[in-house]
Amino acid sequence: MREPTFWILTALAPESRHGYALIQEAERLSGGRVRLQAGTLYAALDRLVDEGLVQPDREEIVRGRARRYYRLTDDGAAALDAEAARLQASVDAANGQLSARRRFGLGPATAGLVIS
Amino acid sequence: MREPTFWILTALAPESRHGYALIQEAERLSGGRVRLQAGTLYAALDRLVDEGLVQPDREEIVRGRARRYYRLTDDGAAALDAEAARLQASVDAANGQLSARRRFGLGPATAGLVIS
DNA sequence: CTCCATATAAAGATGATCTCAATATAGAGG
DNA sequence: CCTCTATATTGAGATCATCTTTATATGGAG
Repeated sequence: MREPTFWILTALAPESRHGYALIQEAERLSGGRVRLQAGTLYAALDRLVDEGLVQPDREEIVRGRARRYYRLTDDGAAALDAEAARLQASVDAANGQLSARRRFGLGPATAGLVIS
Repeated sequence: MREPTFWILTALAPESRHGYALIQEAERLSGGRVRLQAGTLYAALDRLVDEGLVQPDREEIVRGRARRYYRLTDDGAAALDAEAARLQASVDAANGQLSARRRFGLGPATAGLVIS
């Protein structure tokens, strides 16, 4: 799962939202780090609907503009949950390896060619 | 940063390794979930050397085959550390949103069209 | 004699994401 | 008035990390 997809599912978890609101919610949740591009978002929503992780919910017309709300399916929530667990395991592995690096220090590069 | 890149840096953190050993180390560290493809690995190593996150270390000739060792640079370690922190924040956000979903429950889909 | 493990490299395909542009309305500021 | 910004979605085209497949080479196991 790529980052934009992850944030779309995360933003949709508690309640249904329309596309534009998702862009703002993803930015808020990520502390400003993630800015979903419109092209990415709508393409991803279509894909996620096909995959059954997201469902179209209701539609509103506001000031002549359609507002399409999407909701996370149970499959979508399970997928996000699994992804979060997977990422947590990755983070733990990286931190463990970085700790090992700090403990042993890292000697200077061993230049040259060894023939065995 | 994509997954294969993340695991290459993670596997290289404590000590220098050659390509083939990286494939096995990434699989071990990820609990068997990640299997680096050879094509992905060597392309990524070239790219990471260009970016200064990884350095060629020593070279060995074993049974007529070259063994090229790579080591993580300080920039590479910093990049991995930053990536781990970023991922941790993402995981926390997702878990928070999933908790909110569980607390409020998620009502049935609101079908229909609202015009305001 | 073939299969498997060890090692690296290169070519071509895939596909999510990115950039850019188009469309539409309303309110704010000059 | 006119332009700029915010709201809201859609489509075309490009990018690029990754994936798949193939080639090359050797030695040990069965």
